[in-house]
Amino acid sequence: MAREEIIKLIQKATGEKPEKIKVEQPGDVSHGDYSTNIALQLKKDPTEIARKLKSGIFEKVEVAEPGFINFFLSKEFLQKQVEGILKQGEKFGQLKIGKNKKTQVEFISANPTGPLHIGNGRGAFFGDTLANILEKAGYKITREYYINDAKANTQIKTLGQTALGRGTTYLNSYLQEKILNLKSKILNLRDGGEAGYLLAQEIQKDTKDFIENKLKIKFNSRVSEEDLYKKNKVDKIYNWLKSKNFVYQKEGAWWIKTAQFGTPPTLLPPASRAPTQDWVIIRSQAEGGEPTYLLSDIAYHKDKFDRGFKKIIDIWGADHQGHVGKIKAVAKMLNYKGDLDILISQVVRLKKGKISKRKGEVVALEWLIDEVGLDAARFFYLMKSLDTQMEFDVELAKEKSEKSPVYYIQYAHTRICGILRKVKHPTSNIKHLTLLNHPSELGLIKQLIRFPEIIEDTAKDYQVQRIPQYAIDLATSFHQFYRDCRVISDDENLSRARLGLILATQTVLKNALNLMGVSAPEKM
RNA sequence: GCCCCUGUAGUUCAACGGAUAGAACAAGAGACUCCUAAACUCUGGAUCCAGGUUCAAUUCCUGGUAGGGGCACCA
Repeated sequence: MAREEIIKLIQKATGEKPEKIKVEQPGDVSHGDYSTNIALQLKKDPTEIARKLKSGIFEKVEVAEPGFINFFLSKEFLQKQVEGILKQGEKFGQLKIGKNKKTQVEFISANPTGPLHIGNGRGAFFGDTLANILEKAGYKITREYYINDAKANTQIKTLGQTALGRGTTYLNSYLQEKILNLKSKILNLRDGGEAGYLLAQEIQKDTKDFIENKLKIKFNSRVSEEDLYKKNKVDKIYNWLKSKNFVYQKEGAWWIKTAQFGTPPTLLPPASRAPTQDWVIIRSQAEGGEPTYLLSDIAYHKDKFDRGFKKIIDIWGADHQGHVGKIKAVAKMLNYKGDLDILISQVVRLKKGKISKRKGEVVALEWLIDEVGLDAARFFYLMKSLDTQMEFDVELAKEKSEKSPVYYIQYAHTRICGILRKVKHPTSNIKHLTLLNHPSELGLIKQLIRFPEIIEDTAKDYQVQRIPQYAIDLATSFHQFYRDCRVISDDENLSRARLGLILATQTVLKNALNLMGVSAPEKM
């Protein structure tokens, strides 16, 4: 990795820690392939530092006002990278920064009261892709789905009431059919919790199928809330909290002392802010005397901690925003030493177009996938930061043409496959890479070597939208190369060299698309 | 009232405190005898407001303002 090398050199020249050294790629090529502001940061003479930065990987090192140091990579270095990529193949971009750390990504975890909606889709694709990226960065990943199916859960009880014909909450044609199928089993039940549980299992089966077959997301693990009750994990944590004096009784209910584990909001970055109040974990007798969602969720997180995860990422919908601080406080209370990152995905809406939707109507994710296809759906969701509320442009995503960035990227891959089909033994005898000298060839290589850097950055800050953007950039570089340089020509040596380059490009494109769960077609 | 997220081009979104704020779609112009034109080239167009910190602020801080979400003994 070029960036890694440069950071090492700077470290040697300045004695700074690698974390403090910023090496970035300037948007303007005249500012070099990479640049650093280290001299400005240290308030030192950039020329002085630049003099110490000597390496064969550079063609030149320049100092620019007001104190940047710009690096221009040498052709020889770039040409060599192609070889490296070909050698690594699918493993190109695989890093070790995760150090095999036991990590859990929990996502979707939708309430089993009906089919997934377009909001769930965001957490689904983001979570799956983030897990892919972290895996690529060297973390040991478990993908987990949590099912809120407890009989004591109010939503399950309400669902049960609907099943028993005592209410209409969540009712729609889908649910009606499910209830009809269960009629014989439900008939004798009096308790809403029992009926709701049964119905939730049925819904859950469908959702699981949908996720595996239509969304193509595979979970390693599923945890049921009801199961936590059955295994007495909820009781246990409650007794433990009681023994530690973390709970108290007030107005007939039991409260947990989250307030004292909160930190004044202004002292912490927004994501870590904790609540400054206490919350009910066991309802008063007047309210039924049952545990609240918070208590079972504490039990659930205790279970995660006990399973030895050193890094836990929870991806929740916007409606759970108020829950973040509570669980953060609980993690402190339970003295969890690993990283607990809770990510909130903001609301998803459909862009106003030809499709009109009645106000307040929930749009099914299945409808969207059927409408635009899985590749486009995944890509469009991933393009946007989790923090912004997004408008899904159905019309643009549906467009199976140059207008859609998904097809633009896939087309680059297809073009490569097209060229390779014309050659007898495309993968053998890759030689003469030193003939790659055209600006478009070198530009393409510069894009290729960014891939591991993109993985590293994204594994650190979870800004997954970087991946689709990178894929677009890479495709653009390839299309430019395709315009300027003919791969198959009379010059056999040059053809061999260019075949190597497009094979490397194919590898990286495929890797990038794989991360997003978007297919890389050979023909379009 | 309190808490969280977001205000960037006509639209949907990017930008690790850095240099001339990037893409895509839309608008306008060009270009094709040649490995798939689903490609390529060019043009116009933007940081909500007011302060502050900094050599440097779209980014950080304070105060406004606009939109969304959350403030349950729901999950």
